[in-house]
Amino acid sequence: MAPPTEPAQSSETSEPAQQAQPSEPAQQAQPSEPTRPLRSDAQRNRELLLAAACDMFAEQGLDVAMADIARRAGVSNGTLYNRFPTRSDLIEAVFVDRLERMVELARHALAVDDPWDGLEYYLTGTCELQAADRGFNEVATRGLTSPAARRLRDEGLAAITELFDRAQRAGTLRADVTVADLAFVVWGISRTVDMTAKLAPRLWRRHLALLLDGFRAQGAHPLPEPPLAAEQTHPPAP
Amino acid sequence: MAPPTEPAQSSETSEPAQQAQPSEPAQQAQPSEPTRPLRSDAQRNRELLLAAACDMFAEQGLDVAMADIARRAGVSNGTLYNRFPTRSDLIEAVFVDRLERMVELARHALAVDDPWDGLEYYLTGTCELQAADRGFNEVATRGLTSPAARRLRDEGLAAITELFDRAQRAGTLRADVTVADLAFVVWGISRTVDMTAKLAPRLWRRHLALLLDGFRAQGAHPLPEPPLAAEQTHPPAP
DNA sequence: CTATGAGTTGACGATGCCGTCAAGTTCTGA
DNA sequence: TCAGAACTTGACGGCATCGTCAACTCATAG
Repeated sequence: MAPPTEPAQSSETSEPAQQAQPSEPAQQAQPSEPTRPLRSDAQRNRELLLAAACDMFAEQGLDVAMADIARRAGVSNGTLYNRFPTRSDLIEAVFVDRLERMVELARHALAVDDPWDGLEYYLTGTCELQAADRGFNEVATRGLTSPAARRLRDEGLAAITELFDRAQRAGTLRADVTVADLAFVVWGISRTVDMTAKLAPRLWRRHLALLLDGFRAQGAHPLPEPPLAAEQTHPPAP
Repeated sequence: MAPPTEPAQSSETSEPAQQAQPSEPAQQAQPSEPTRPLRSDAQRNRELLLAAACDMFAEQGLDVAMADIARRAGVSNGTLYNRFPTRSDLIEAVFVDRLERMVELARHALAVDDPWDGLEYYLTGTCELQAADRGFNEVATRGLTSPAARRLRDEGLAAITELFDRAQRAGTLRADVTVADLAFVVWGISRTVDMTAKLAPRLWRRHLALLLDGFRAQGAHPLPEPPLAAEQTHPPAP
C-alpha cells in the first residue's frame, strides 16, 4: 500500500484555513449521566460559541478574552459562562475533534508500507495541524485533561507505540528512543511555529527534518539521559 | 588543548543557583551622551533593583509584576519606574552579562581541539544557561533589542560562525545547515525546559543530544526548506 | 551648615479581565 | 394557548496590573 497523501496539503498559511468547524451532535451523551438535551436555541448558541472560539483560538491563541469570544459568537458573556463554565471546558470542547484527527492520522500511518515513512507521515501530519492553528499548537504542548480527551490520547498512543515498534524492528528508528521522546518533536516544533509563523511559515519543516534525522538509527550516538517514564508527558487529572 | 570543563557544572536545578548578580559599574557610559552619574543612594537602589529583578525573573519568568520586583528590592514602584522606565529596559539591564557569557562561551569553544566537540561544548553551555534561569530562557528565544545587546549578539555570531565553518570543514557537521539553524536548538530546548523544569530538570539534555545527532554529517538526509536568511532570527530594532 | 535639585514615596486613576446574578425573554410540553 | 422551566442578558463588583504625579526626603556642592 502506498503512503496516503493527506498531510501534503498546504496547511502552513497563517490564516487557519477554516478547518473542521465543530458540529458534533451537541452535548456529550455521557452514558452514566442522562443530561437532558439542550433547548433548541441553547443548542444553536452552543454551536455559535464553539465556532467563534475555534476561530479565535486559531488566530490569537488560547488566552483570548472570554468576552471577545462571546461577542464574536453574537451572544452575551453570561451565555458563554452558562454553556462553558470554565475556559478549559471550552477548549476541550473545541479541540476534541482535532484529537480524533490525530488518532486517525496514527492509524493511517500504520497503513504505510515502510515503517519509517509511516512515522514521518504521522509526525508531519501532526505538525501541520500545529502549524495551521495557534490554539491547537498550544493544546498540543499543554495537553487536554478531560476524560474524553484522555481516552483519545490513549488510543492514539497505542497506535503510535505500534508505529514506533515497527520502525525499531525494521532498524530504521534508533533503538534507544521511546514514544515519550516524541514530546521533543511536538514541543520543539511548537516553539518554532510560534516564532516563525509570520516570518517563515514553512520553516518548521526544516526543524522537523533535522530532528527526525536525529531519530534515525543510522549514525546514532548514545543518549545522556533516560527517557521520560511511563508518560508523565502530560498534566494531572482534571 | 583539551576541552574546557566549565559547562559540566550541575546547573539544572530548579532553583537558579544565585548566579552572576549584576554588579556592573552603574549606568552605561554612552560615549555620545555624557549622562551625569547617579547619586549614591540612587545607584544603590539601582543595584538592589537589578538584583531583585534578576532573582524574580529567574524564578518566575519575565512577566512578573513590576510592583513585586520593587517590593523585593525594598523600594517603591515609583523608584523602579524612575530607574527603568519600561520593563524592556530592566530586562536588558539584567541580562547583558549573560550575553557576555555566551560570547565568552563561543570563544572558549573555539579553543577546543575537535570542531564537533567545540560545537557541542558551546551548545551545551548555552542550554545550561537556559535551564538555570527561567528569565534567560525566555530572553534566549525572544532576544534582546538594545544596541548593546545587538553588538554582543553580533560578536557571538561571529565566533559561532567560525565554529560552524570549522566543523563543516572537518566534515562532522552537515554541510546544508547554517548558523541560523541553531535557532532550532535554542527554541526547541527552550520549550523542553519550560515543560520539564519541575518534573525532569535534566531531560533537556536528551532532547539536545537527539537534535545534535540530526546536525551530524554522517547519515544526513536532504532538508526540505531553505534556512532562515541573513538572520531575521530576531526582532526588529528597539 | 545650608540650599537646591536629584531622588523617593505611595496613593491614585485607568485599563482589562473575570465570573455572577437579578431581571427579562423564549422555548416547550401539556 | 399558556404556565413554567430553560435560557439569555448586560450591568456590576472584584481583582490585578500598569504607569503617573504632587508632596516629601535626602545627598551633595559650595
